[in-house]
Amino acid sequence: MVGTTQLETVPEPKYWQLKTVLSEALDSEFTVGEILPNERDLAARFGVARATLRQALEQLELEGRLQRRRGVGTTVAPPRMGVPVGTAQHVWPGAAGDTWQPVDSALTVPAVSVAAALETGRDEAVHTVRRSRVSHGQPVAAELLYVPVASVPDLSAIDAPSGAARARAVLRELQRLELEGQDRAVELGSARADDAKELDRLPGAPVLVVTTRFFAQGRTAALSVATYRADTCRLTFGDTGGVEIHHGSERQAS
Amino acid sequence: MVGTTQLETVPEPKYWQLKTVLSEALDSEFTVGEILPNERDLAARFGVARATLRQALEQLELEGRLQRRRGVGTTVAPPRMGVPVGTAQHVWPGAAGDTWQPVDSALTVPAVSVAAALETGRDEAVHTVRRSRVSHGQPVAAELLYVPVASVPDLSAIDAPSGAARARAVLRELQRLELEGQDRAVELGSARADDAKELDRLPGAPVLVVTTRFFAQGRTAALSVATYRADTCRLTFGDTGGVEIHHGSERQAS
DNA sequence: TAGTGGTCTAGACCACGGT
DNA sequence: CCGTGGTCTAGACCACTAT
Repeated sequence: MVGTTQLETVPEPKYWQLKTVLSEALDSEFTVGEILPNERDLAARFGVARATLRQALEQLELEGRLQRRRGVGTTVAPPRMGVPVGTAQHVWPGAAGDTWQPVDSALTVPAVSVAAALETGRDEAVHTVRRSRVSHGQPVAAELLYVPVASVPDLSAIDAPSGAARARAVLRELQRLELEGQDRAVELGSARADDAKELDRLPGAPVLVVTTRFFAQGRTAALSVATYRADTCRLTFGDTGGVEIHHGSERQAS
Repeated sequence: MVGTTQLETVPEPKYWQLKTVLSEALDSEFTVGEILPNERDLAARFGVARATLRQALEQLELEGRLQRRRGVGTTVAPPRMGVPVGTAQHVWPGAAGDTWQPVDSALTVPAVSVAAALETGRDEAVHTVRRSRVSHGQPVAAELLYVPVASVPDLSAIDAPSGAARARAVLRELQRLELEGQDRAVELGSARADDAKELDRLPGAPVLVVTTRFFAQGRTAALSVATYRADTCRLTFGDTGGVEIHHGSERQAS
């Protein structure tokens, strides 16, 4: 600071500088939904290899600033939508006000880790209900809900052996129990092939995994593993509607 | 399903298969903390280019299965630690039981988005307190706490112009207000250079950003932006201690 | 069919940590 | 100093979408 011109003692990686430059360009020169030039052109324009440019784009996509679709192009993403996952929204599955849509259901033996959380035997079958959640016309989450047979003893398998009808039946039976509490965790994961398909993303896409344990009758009565698109969603826990904060420099909408 | 041998109609990418193979190997043939062969050897062993192998390793690191350190090697990561962020832990900053350590503090003009959430003028300076959180001997989160001057009117800048002492002073003054409620959101982000340094990661590393708005006197009295290491942390919201669920196939410890 | 992003290769050099 | 992971290049081909 005393006359030294601050040589680039620690040169930042090119893709990092590139990301910064692009980020600023997105703020000032592009509008939501606009299509960027293709990767080969962009790389040429900045004088870097395509792989390097892609590293910058990946980062920006991870931060929810861009959306890339094969065969189409790269577009400027809208600000992340606030998705309520507070106790008021992530309710006892199937209850009134539930924002989830049942897809189908079957009786299967779950992964060991799931069995452990449910306190069932490791070869014991449980009801597995698939549900999906849509917000603002877009699929935002896919859920696997595990329900031990003991939680829905009166379920008659005759009415609907599988499919959405069966899923609704399981949820209906679940309502008979009184919810005593729940327990939630959030972590980063990557989309499995089936979830990716449902979320309209490629396998491996980053997702926020919300694991909820529902307690009733002093036991774990159900376990929900919900995977949310990490690129488009901001999970909100308050019940007031969500804070409008972003880490970008000038993204605050009017 | 009627005799067709299911040709590889949709061949999965190599890095995806590789990830699966490695994942299974980690479950069965490696123990936590063990060092993997270096990337060049691994790539040769699997007959792929190093870049392809790295794509698989990146995924596994994202899922918290591996830890890579430049100059050292790639090691098998322990299961993610459950980090409580429920209302019982993420309390009114500075209150008893607070798990955060004040680092330093200064009076600065925050980003526009922060100013908007605080409902302060866009050129108005606020107290910015840096704090860090350590769990199990490891840094897990870095926080920026923004406190409008109006929230701590009696703070005397004379005692400590900057540093940890000043940070403690701001938090002490904050205690005079009565917390009326809070509002929380979680989203995926990438570590800024300063956060990355504090978290012992490279810039751009995936982080879970927890934004909390604290209300008092009918206003937003403070805003906390906490960035947690996404690779090592599972954020738990219940107050019972955390669920032991992982997405890996056989990771459940005894 | 043309153009896009997604995957993959075989090299090279750099920055860092331990010796 | 050596070995590690991190960055970067200049190509190639593939899978998908829209026309």
